[in-house]
Amino acid sequence: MDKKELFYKLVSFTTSVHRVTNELTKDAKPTSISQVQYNILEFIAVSQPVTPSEINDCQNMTMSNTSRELSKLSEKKLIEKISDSKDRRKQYIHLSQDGEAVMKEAFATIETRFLNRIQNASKEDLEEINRAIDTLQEKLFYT
Amino acid sequence: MDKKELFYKLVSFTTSVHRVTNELTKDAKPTSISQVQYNILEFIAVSQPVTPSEINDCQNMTMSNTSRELSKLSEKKLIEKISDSKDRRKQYIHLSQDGEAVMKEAFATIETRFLNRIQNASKEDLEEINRAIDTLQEKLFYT
DNA sequence: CCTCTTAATTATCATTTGATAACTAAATTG
DNA sequence: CAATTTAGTTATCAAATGATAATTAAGAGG
Repeated sequence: MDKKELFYKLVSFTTSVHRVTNELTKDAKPTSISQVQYNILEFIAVSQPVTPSEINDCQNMTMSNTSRELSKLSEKKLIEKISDSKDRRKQYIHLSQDGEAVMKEAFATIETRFLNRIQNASKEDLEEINRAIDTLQEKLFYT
Repeated sequence: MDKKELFYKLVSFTTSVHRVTNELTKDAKPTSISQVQYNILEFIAVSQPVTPSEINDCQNMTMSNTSRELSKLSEKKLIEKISDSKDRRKQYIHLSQDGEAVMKEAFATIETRFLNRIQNASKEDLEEINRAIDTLQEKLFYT
């Protein structure tokens, strides 16, 4: 396996992933929040509780901007902050009840579209997809 | 394979893909173009020639905004437009020489980081990654 | 021809975002 | 305990983006 060839394959693969993700998540978020805010919410949903520092590492933002967006999400009652009892500089952020509801609805929309996308896949196909995701997650997209 | 379970796996997988893509492409683009412009350039690079309509379908933009961004890229001499000889409403966009150079450099940076990421992978691992990408591209992230 | 549709452009405006700097408060370190 | 580092906030400004509407020009269909 030529590594250069694999690299080009990866580029077009990630392009496809982005395109399909776009398609699945299109209009799934409520209009009251921006795309950046939705990305943050989604990250919190799958990784909660998280600290503001972890958010800006993953979302590639600066602390000040992360802080601002978190304030907005907080004003909209979608997240809650709890200070660490040991290190009081730290904060743990998690979804509020409203936030959970918003994400539940968004995920439901996305899931429907996903099911539609794989409706023709056989049992064997699904097994294969499952294993392929495991492989890539472990060997290529690890963190 | 439970489809619901597979869905949750997909969500965290795409999150990982986005995170790693961020990491690999961070600061790979010249500062003279915005993130959106870079995304468009990358799409053109891997799919050229493309029409403005195809770009806004894939990038999830409106035609007017796509048109504006393409004008900017054109002003910066990174892309060129050619009208279709049959249907003169259509345009085919491809990278200019400067555009090719910009993308070549960006891809070089990204490739170096990619090689670094897989440096400990064995020959068998690479084969497995290769097959996994093929599987997902064909059965899940098809267009 | 006339109408409708498609492809793309231009202009405008409110919002969002990115970048920077100055700041607070709580650890940590020597 | 003084100096430094870490975590996060607030304010501000320019630039990028999203949304909308009005417009041009060319095909397509009756």
